[in-house]
Formats: sequence, C-alpha cells, structure tokens
Amino acid sequence: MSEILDAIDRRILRELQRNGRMSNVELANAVGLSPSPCLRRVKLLEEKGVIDGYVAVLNGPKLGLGLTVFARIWFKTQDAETTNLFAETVRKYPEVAECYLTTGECDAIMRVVTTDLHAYWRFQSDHLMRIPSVQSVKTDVPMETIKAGQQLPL
Amino acid sequence: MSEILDAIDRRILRELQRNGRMSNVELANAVGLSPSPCLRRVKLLEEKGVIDGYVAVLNGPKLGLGLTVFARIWFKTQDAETTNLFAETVRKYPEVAECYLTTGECDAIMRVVTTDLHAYWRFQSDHLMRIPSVQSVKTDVPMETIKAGQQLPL
DNA sequence: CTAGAGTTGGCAGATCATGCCAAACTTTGC
DNA sequence: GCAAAGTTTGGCATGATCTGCCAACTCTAG
Repeated sequence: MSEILDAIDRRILRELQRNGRMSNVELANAVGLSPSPCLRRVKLLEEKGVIDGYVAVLNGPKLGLGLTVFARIWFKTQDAETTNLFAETVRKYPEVAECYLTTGECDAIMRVVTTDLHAYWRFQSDHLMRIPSVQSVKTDVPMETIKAGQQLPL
Repeated sequence: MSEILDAIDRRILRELQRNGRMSNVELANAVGLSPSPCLRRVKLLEEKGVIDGYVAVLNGPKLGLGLTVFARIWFKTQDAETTNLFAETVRKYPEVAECYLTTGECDAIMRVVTTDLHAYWRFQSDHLMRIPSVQSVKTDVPMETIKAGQQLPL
C-alpha cells in the first residue's frame, strides 16, 4: 500500500471537502478521471482512513442553537482519577461539541453549543461547575465569525 | 412555510449528521418513511438553509496535519481598522481552520492546524505576530481528545 | 524488447434519484 | 358532526448513478 497521495488524490479530497455529496461522475469530471478509477480511489481513501466519513453541516442558528462558547477549564488536581471523571462526565453532555485535554495554561478546553447565553449559564453553573474535578472556568464568546469550518488545508 | 421541525425532520438531521452520504432509501428506512417524502423533506431542509451542505471529514494525522492549536489573540487597539486588517489577513492563511472575534478576556480566538509544533511556531512568529493588529498571543495545545466533531445536539 | 505490476476506461446489471399523481390524513369552517 | 380545502404520504416510471468485472494501456526493471 503506497502511503503517499498523488495530485489526483489531493484534488479528490479537496472536492469532497467542499461537497461531500457530489456524485461520483461529477467528482470524476472535476478531477479529470473516468468514474471507475475515481470511485476506486475514493473507496481506497476511505479504507485507509484518510476519509473518516461524511457529515451534513447544519445551521446552528436556524435550529435554535445560536450560541457557541469556548470554555477553558482548570482542574483541582491533575491526577488520572480527576481527569477520567471529567472526561466521562463531559462525554454525556450533548451541549459539549468538542473537548480536549490540554497542556499549557489550562487543563481542558471545550466548545459548547447552546441556544443563548442564559442556557449556557445554566449549563455552566448546573453541570460544569458541579463536576468535582473542576476548579474554575473561563469563557470566550465569539461575537463574529472571521472564518469557520473544519476543512483541512490541502 | 412552517418554521418548525417535527420529529421526523430531527431524525433526518440526526442521521445525516452521522452519515451525510447515506442513500435516500437508507435514510427513509431509518426515519420510517418511504423514499419519496423523505427526499422531499431533505430538499426542503436544504432550501431552508437548515442543512448548509455536506462535507467529507478528513483524518488530519494521516494527511500529515497532526497538530491542532487553539490561539487566543490580543489586539493593540480594538478599532475597526485594526480588526478588519486582522480579519483580512487571517482569511488568507490556510493553516487557520477557524477564527472568531470575541468579547471577554481576549479579542480573537482561532484554531490552527499544522503538521507539528515546529510548523506552528513558524506560523506564529513569521505570520501571526507580524500582523500589525496583533499585540500578543497565548496558545493551548490539545493533548488528548475527549470529544470531537462538529455535530449539533438534536 | 519483454515480463510484470499497477492503473485506467468501458460495459452490464443492480441500485438509486426524481417528478408526477392518486390516496390518506389533518385541519378548517360551517 | 360533516364536508371542503390543504397538506403529506406512498407508489410508480424514467433516467441517472453505482458497482464489479475485464480488457487495454502505462511504466518500470531486467
């Protein structure tokens, strides 16, 4: 299995990052192949795990989920029990869209999606601050989007 | 145009958030409809802008893009020129996956994707810090992922 | 020049998308 | 309670698409 991706593979990934639902013939045209080898390359990229999957991108505000908040979290201690308890608990909250353990200034960072500031405040005080691992939380609230999306630079 | 989404619409969105490339018949089965009305609902959700689009989710590490960094940025001043200059410049950098202007402690927050720490350091010192708007930057580096993805809670 | 591996393009059958129409269901007004 | 109007559904036919298979092509090594 050749590990490298050639120019056509990269073009395929770029196209599918733009529109994950384009038909295979459309994709084949866009990258300059006939449908057969194009589909084979896509399947191979999926098998190799280069393509993790496909998702629909939903519009938060139109679903009543207009507020995104970035929260930085400090733990009381940094031992494994504290960390695991935090991870287990956080995984259960649907409001938490992303969460990472970090090194540096804080111990964890998360992106929380709710309807509005009031709902966020309820989440923070009723749930987040009640996790025994958590000592303190600081939030940054995006007011304007300069750039969004999860596309990787190819 | 009825603004509300019923239970079936929500189930459609949930399924398409999991697998944006499932066929319409598959989706219809999953939500308990026949293909015809199912497709009509999907098209309507797209027209209404509830579904913004579809994207392939790529595996960063397998593409040599293994490092994500969250950077908080402080501006020298908060006037419109400073902000616009920053926004214009940042939009051009492919390493910047997301970027928001914030209220609160810092002025902007961004997610940067690079191959490794060295590449990030080059980006920060050679590009980010040279934007005249920027006074200082603090970074948080995710070491472990507790939860990832861009799915909205439905 | 030849052998072999890897990749491509075309083809056939199965599956799927799409638009249309009648039937079923829900809502509204009387 | 009942009929009319509006909405949503399911089935069907047609055209497009997917998918696996095989022959032809390209490239490299000996």
